[in-house]
Amino acid sequence: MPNLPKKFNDCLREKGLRLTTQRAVIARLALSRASHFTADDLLLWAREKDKGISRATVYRTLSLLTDLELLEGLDFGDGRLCYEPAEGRNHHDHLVCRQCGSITEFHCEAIEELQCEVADKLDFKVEHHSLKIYGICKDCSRRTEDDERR
Amino acid sequence: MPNLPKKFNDCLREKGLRLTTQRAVIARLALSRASHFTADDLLLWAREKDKGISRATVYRTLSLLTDLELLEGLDFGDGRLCYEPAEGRNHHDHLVCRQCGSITEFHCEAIEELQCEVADKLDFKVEHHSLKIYGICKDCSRRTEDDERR
DNA sequence: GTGATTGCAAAAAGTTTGCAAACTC
DNA sequence: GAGTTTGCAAACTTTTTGCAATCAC
Repeated sequence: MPNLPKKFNDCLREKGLRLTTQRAVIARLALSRASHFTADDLLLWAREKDKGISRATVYRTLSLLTDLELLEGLDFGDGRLCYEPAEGRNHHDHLVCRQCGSITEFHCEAIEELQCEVADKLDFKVEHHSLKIYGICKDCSRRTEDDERR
Repeated sequence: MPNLPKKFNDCLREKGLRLTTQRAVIARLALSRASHFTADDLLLWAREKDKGISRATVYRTLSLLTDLELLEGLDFGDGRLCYEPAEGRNHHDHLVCRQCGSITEFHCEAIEELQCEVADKLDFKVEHHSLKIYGICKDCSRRTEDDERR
């Protein structure tokens, strides 16, 4: 089990907040994920470690971690928020498959640069951005071709 | 008051659907907007024309218009969907001001092309995409500078 | 007249909040 | 001990749905 990032501890102390066992469990799980997850996922994982953890505490901790910029919120438009660790990862965008719901990350430096250029031209100060490409993923289109061949 | 697009009428007939007064009121209002709006905005406008229109009918008509691709749904991540007319407009992306909430449209052909290239490389069939740049708009940063000058 | 559509109210689904009890520092 | 945090349940927000009454064709 990875340690809690020093920053989490520091931020808590700095703001006079307390490191409770629930916060530790939830933060450790959330910050060690390799990819995005929902509040509900996190609640289930947390309850494996500690039966009593409540949904409210998960939501409160998620919002704390997002405020500290240790997590990033992602909205894939399915009516609930996803989260992923923000530290130690490069920015990336997402391909969302409309058929199987899978989400693939990608990164394109040229797109990032163009975005900044465009925003600059409009005197808009960029803080962050979100690019999602919706369509059909490799596996699903292969599956569809197979079906049609029959 | 603009006429209903012929396509709306045709699609209704084709699918055996009926042109009710409520649908006409709602569709006319929705399709004549220059920019994005919420279901609740539309309900208020519709009720100015016809007191009795229900929220459910607004939602049902929005979903009908979206299916017919006369409206496009936009998710700015504030927990509710926005819509804007999809016909007769070019695709565009959005700058979202974190301070005043204003939304500015822009279009960059080079970014569009790069998106297709990236997706192609990953064997992903693009259907549509959504690019949102979050930050501070021209007016808000000017306002902040003025405040600091005092 | 027949079957689509409406309005209403209730249901969903995800998230937030008030409060008393429990816990951290 | 003081003050934060928790769990619970209820509240909230946006959107969807079941159903009987109504309306378009």
